[in-house]
Amino acid sequence: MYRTIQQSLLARIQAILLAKYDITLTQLAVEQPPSIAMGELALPVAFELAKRLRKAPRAIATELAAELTAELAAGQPELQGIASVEIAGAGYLNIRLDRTAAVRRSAADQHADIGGPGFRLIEHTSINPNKAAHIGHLRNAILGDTFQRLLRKDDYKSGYEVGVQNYIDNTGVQVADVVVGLVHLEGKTLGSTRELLTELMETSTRIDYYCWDLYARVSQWYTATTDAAELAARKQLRLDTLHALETGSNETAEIADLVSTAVLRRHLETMERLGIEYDFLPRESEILSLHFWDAARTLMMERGVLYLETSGKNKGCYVMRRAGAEAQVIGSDAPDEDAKVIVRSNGTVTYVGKDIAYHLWKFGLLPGKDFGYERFHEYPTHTCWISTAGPVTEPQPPTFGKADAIYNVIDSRQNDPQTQVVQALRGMGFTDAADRYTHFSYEMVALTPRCAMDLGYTVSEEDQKRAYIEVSGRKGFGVKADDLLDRLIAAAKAEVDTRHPEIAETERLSTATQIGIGALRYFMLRFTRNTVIAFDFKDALSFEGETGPYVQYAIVRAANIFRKAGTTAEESLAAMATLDLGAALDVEEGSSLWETWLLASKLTLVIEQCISTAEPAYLAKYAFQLAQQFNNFYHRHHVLNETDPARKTLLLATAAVAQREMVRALGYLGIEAPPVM
RNA sequence: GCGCCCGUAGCUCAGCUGGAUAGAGCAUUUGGCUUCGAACCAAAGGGUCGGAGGUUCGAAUCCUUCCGGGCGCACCA
Repeated sequence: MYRTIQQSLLARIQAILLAKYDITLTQLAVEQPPSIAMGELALPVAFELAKRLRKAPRAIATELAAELTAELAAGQPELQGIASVEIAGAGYLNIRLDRTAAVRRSAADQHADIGGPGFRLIEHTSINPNKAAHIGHLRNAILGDTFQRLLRKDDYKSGYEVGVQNYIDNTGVQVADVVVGLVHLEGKTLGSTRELLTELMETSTRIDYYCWDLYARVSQWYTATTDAAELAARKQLRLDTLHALETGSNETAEIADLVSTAVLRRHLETMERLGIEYDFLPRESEILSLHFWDAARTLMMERGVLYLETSGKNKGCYVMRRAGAEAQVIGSDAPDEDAKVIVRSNGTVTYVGKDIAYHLWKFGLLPGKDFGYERFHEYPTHTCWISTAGPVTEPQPPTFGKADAIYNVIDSRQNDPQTQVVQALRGMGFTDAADRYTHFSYEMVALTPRCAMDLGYTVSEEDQKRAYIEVSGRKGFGVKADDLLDRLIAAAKAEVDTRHPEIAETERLSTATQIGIGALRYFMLRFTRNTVIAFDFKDALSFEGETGPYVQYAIVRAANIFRKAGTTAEESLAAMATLDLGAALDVEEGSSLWETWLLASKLTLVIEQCISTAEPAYLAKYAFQLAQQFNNFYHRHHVLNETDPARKTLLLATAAVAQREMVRALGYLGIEAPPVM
């Protein structure tokens, strides 16, 4: 509702500026006055124009206010919902809304739409399938999943077509390391690996946990010898194993496939606990076996992005110039030593090369290449597909490439490689694709030294002085996602048990689960993307203050009002259509009510802001502020004790609108509202 | 050495395209449950927005420089 009014107001002002001063301003700032008593919107536009018109801001504001006031009086339809315009401060244009009209529109759930044409591809999670997911992976998956919810079509908005991909690097060194561990440290064969998987399954031991320890053990084993020959042999073993995985069709590759697929299934389980689902799992093994790279290489050569280096340190490699390096290299005979190697002198492709091929596919720019598709996992409402090399057996295989825009949720340490992929696209003339490529970058989750020591890790004196310590799968250093989730749910369960001994165990558990997940998802979303999260159990396990459970609790309180009043939120809102509001919203005491309505009407504005800045944290902040606003309202107005029936209707509707928008906001954050807590 | 990010209350963080008195949570102190549930609310204390210049009517926000911290800069993935 709020966004609708704001949009048409700005359009109107732009028209006036054009007519009156012959000025076009594409960006018009909108702020909120320091106090609601001064109006709902504040426009600093007069300051902006002061210099261009060589006039005092206040004089310009006076002219604009006069113009707008005249149009208001004339009933200009674009200014619908606005009550008055006045000048404030040194030249602000403060706008007052027609509160009664605004409340009616909100009650009727009128709001601006969000969405557009085109297919948007989001890649997130992408955990190497060789170990358990940890808190860093949780941040990735929760960010990606939340953003996906903001974009996708739903009951509230028309949205965009969205595909969610989880890229699986099943042929990389990390998987190779675990295979080395199984084969050379534990003496496993293909057969005994199968037996191990069965045994783990039967004892409900998590395979990803098993690999977590094994991976750490192998990483250490590689360097745990003083014998130079042995050291070299171990290194070679690692390379040979990696090579076997990349080649495929051998026993080593089969072991890798067995283990990585089992771990992948565990990752999907972990994420499903958090309400995170995927549409497609493209695997590196198919990118290799379907020769995506060959097609990409041809294209890159044709377009002059890739060239053979004939001298210098990169002699014999196919290389690509880095961004911004063109100027200094062109016209020079010397080799570009700073160039990025894409194909090694032994003919193998680097990571960036494979990534370029993959991204060409994402945009539908890789001629004649597509994955085979196979059903991998069934969610209640849809199928998760996985890539295959074989012919398509499904009658109607899905389409996942050919995206109009892509978002890659990848941590900020990958900034350089991501830039190189974009650079390659741009260099090949795919500027449109390059422009629609968003590296959804975020900072890592690290452990505070205290947290690391609590977990039993030895922390060096030097590390103890640091603010945080980076987690490391290689060292087995970190907090596993499932462990954290288990702890959160257990903590919530203990609380629910004491508060609600009267309800059934299964319901207590499901409520505790919703609270635990709410706490976790909110915790990962409350920080803006480029803030390093220094993880600490004390903060993450908190259910008070700025947390997910705080918002959930506000919703439960609202729900209790309707339950005891013998009505519903929907009925309460419907009653607003005919209610004579009188001056209830204007008096000082009524302001608290109006502020609730106003804030509740800003959801679409906030979502739009989250999408355009790729920053879900704003929505988390908004959900919390709305809950705070509601709690304040809750204490100031005792709804059920209200004797004036008209006023009671208004109070009920106020609680209802706050509840409706809190539930929606939490929904986009992937957090459910429990019935009790 | 080069590139990117960060530095705001005791702690953890917001502060969007420059705007009115820099805000939350936690912690501390105090007050509030016979009430629609206190996982809550109210109040108090707590700030040279890392330092110094500059642009501007106006700077936490933009520019320059310095200081402090983090992360990247492979024929590893």
